[in-house]
Amino acid sequence: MLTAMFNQSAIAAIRRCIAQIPAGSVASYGAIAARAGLPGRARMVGSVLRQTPDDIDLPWHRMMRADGRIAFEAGSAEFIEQVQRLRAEGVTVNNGRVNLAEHGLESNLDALLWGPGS
DNA sequence: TACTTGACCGTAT
DNA sequence: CATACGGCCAAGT
Repeated sequence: MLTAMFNQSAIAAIRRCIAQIPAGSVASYGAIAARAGLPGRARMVGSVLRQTPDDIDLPWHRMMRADGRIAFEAGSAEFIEQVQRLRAEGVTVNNGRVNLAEHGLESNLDALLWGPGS
């Protein structure tokens, strides 16, 4: 059916956008949703991420909430692993939080310092 | 079918 | 900083 087709393409788009997040930077659920052509549907990004089987490799650890906080419960196994993976890429994490102005996909330090055309 | 949940978000208080 | 609320919508009960 058409609805199912749309959902499948949406899922594919979301996974594709997540895969494009470069190592060393992070992106919010909402930003990925927008980039996937699904503005306002951040929850769907989380839903897709949760359902995606392990055999499909995605940089899930680069996904943060809009305020830079890790989505998992502090202290949980996933939380700890995400912190480790981020730090392994040079991302600084303090109290389960990342500075999006520094590591965010759209507004990262390079863009702020060098600008799009300089 | 109806109601609840959730790896979310923006605004308001 | 912390709640509260409404919006969002696929999945699960």
